Amino acid sequence: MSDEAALSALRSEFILHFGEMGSRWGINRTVGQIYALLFLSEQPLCADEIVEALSFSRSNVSMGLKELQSWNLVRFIHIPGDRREHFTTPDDLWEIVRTLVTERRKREIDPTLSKLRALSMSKPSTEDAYAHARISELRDLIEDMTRFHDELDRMETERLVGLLKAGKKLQSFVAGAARVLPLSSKQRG
Amino acid sequence: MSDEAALSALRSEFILHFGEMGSRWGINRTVGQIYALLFLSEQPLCADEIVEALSFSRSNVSMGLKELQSWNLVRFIHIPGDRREHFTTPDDLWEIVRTLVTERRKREIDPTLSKLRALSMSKPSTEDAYAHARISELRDLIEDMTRFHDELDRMETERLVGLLKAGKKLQSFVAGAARVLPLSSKQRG
DNA sequence: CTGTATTTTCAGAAATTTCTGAAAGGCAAG
DNA sequence: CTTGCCTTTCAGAAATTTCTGAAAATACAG
Repeated sequence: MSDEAALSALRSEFILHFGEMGSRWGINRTVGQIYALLFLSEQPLCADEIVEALSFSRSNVSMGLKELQSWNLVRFIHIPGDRREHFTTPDDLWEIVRTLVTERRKREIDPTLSKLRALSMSKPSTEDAYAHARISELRDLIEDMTRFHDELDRMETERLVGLLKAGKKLQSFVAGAARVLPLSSKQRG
Repeated sequence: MSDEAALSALRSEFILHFGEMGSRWGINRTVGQIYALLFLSEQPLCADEIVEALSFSRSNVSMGLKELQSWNLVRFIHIPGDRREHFTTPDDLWEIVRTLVTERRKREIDPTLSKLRALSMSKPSTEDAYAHARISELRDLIEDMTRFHDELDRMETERLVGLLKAGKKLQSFVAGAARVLPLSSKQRG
């Protein structure tokens, strides 16, 4: 009885897959499917169209969209003459990747880094010498990694992709860099 | 009544934190805590010592260790004269990071890449033109990223850390590389 | 204002995941 | 073998997460 055409096999397979993977990515099935639907839609969709396409309750869609907002993974669009809010994903895939990495870091890394900093501040008792050293070592490593991510994130996409595509050349590239760019920081960046 | 000393504040705070973060990392609280305990232990621990320290049921510890095995995150050790199996984490933090990245990729990326390849193979109907293009674009991007990861993973840790620590120099480094290492592959790797 | 369209909230139902105790399984020493 | 120690399995209990319908809130046109 629906006005909408059913999803094509291509779309529904993609959407189902994203739903299943959702749990592994720290979002739930519903949210994964909503995202996948938006990702494949050329036009922005309103909440009711999502309800229609995926057969979720209206409230579930509302909550799902709210969660996607909290991940900065969807954009809102107002279509003139339509009171309803519409949703899309960015066209640029690299923008999506950046967002994903940034948000995952926010949720999965940053709280731990704070905790590690706090713990490594405290003066350890003798029995904790090993644990304390281990915690400090982990903190250092995560600090290096987040600093690196900050740098990458500041880079223009074009350069980022250049680095990525360097592929096999990376090995010799870094080897060369060890000479050209010593870690001692004596040379200017 | 226990023979074991209670965990120090430092240890228990770290362990509790890892437990809470566990859910965000795709493992559960118990598994996170077991891992954290092993991570901070200078000596390998046997299952009963974990039961003792964390007050989980023996079966829960058994299942937790099994899950950590499936992630390749723990090593088994046999202590001469002791029939029980003992467990540790690698000393080398970089080894742990490599394992983590590899395993997460296996669970979170590779199945999706297979699916995307399959879907982008199919000839799309006219109505699916956009969706098909979007899927193919995503597949290309993930292929580039996994190729890049393969390269990094093949690199010695020393070089990897060198790249990481390059920090601010990375920007100009990549800019220079665009000249030295054009993407066209005309130069030898 | 009033009325209508739309979105959000929320309590509890449904589904899923985690955890436990009891029982079964495995292995090595005697 | 068989005994004793240790580990795993598994059915169901407990806890958590997800999903829904109904009601409340919001927004805006007339």
